Amino acid sequence: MRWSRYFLYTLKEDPAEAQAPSHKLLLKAGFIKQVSAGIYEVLPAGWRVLRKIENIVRKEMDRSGAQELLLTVLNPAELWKETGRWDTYGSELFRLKDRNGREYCLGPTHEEEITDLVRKVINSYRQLPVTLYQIQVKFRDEKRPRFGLIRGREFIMKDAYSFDADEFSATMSYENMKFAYDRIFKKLRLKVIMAEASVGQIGGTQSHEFIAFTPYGEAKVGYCENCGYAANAEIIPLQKPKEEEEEEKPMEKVHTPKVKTIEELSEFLKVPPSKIMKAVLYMVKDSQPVLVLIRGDREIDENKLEAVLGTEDFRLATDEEVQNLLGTSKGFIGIFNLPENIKVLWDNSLYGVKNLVVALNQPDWHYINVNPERDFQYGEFVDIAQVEEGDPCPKCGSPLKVQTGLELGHIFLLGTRYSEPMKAYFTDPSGEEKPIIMGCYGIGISRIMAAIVEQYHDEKGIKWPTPVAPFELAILCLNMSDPELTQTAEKLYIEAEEKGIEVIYDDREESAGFKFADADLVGFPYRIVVGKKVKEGKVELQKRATGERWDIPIEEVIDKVKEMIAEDKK
RNA sequence: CGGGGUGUAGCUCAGGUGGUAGAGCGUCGGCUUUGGGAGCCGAAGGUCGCGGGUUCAAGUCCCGCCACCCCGACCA
Repeated sequence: MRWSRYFLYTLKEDPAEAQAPSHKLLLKAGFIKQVSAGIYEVLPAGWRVLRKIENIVRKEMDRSGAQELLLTVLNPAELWKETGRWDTYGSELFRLKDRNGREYCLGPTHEEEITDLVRKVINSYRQLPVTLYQIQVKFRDEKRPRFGLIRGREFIMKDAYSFDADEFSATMSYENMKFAYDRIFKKLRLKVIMAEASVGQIGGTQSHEFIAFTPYGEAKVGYCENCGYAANAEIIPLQKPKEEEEEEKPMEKVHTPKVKTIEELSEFLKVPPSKIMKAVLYMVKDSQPVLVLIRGDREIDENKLEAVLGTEDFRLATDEEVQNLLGTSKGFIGIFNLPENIKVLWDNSLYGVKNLVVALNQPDWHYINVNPERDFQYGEFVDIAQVEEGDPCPKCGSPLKVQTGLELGHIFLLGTRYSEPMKAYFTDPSGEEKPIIMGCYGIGISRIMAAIVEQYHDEKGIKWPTPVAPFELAILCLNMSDPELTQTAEKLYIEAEEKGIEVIYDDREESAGFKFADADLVGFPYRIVVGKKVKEGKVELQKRATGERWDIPIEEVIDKVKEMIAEDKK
């Protein structure tokens, strides 16, 4: 490809709307263009990358025995009504009507459709197991699209679905997919951790997430370097700590005017936050008040709280509700003089803390040196604290590491969550009708492009790993008005093409510095610089990943690059 | 959905107290230059997000709407 003819235009300045490095660089280097919030066009160079990612995924899926097909974007509402998700999926579903008023949605995921397809085709255990997959555009009307390709409303995803006759076979399919995922992320050169995850809205019995560490992710992962345990932080259990051994001091009432936050209180009373009881009032289903108590240095994990409450329909109480129910204001909620109808949950972190600071349920007053048994009785203990760095590993007790990351893949052992309501049954060898056991396996293809940039970039631009680079080699002719240079560059370009290298030849009438900067930004893994050294029969070969440079005789350089590329792709 | 912010040239931005719209970069033409986003000369390019209002006069003041970005909750 000649760059002078190629639809690849870079930006000189950082795009104002982008924050995340991947978002910024993909826009700046001309890979994507924004059309609307969370909706992007993928330009030729970007599409080359995306197709390479797709093909790596496709190859490994095929290798695992899965079969590719293509489902639809436009899904009829009836299928979604069968599983109840037409109502429960909520406003994230893009809904529309056809000219006859029939309802459809733009598929955000395809469990319903695939189950419908399979039930129409499969009747017998002889047809099982089977795993089907597709690579397809999906639509989700996200509450908050952000960070470019990281969370879009329209995006490309690979989704696979397994169908098995029994639990054991289903588990085999699931494990098989785990291995395929492992191979995929290795080939993509992504550093990814597999973490146990909650099954969430999709439902099912087992689930794992594949998470790439980057600060721009939505997932928080806790992992143990000692035993290898890793899980989404929201499902990592935290036990009661050991009882503190501390002399109990006499309880005292202290005037704390306008001291509302834990921080202020800690400062005011010269007491560490871990000695303060934090009390937060929630309203469940808009009506049932639940008081959540947790140690002052801890945060509530609302995902854990949801699990404890058994509903997602809860929210923080408003100032008025706190006033009406407790006769106090936020910041002065405590455990004394509570009305009868309030449910109280104690987080494990509060167990055994001595000489606590507790609010009175009366503005501007706190008690200090409050002690269990002597001054109050514990209530129901639950686990609702956010996991933090250094918390004990639930498997081996070693301190956990906690990092944020981007969820690139998510696999679920679904069981009969979809096959049962949709009546996807088969007949087993004894003639009995049974629901098919399903699994589903997603990989965010467009998101992977962003994740790779997150993990492979520097201040100058992107550093594509060779297997996913838009071009493997760029040839830069530094002076287009010097025939000796253009002829050499031309010759090398043709040789590279003939030898099967994906090459872009920068034949634009631009200055040397301009071409260097562009090549760095776009991120080609290898670069041949055709410049002054041509007089000595040499050109310079540069490797983007490491910055290494070599002067190589013109006749040898293409073979040399070819070798290096082959090595990278192994 | 709650909170904050921004919308002026292709891009990044400037335009006190209202008075005919600017810069840098990019683009086009010309000359010069060619190993890290070159220099000089010239030119083109704008319903100032949209609608309404106040005013002799609105990019600027008022009201409404829209779009986009950021934080939070939620999600791949």
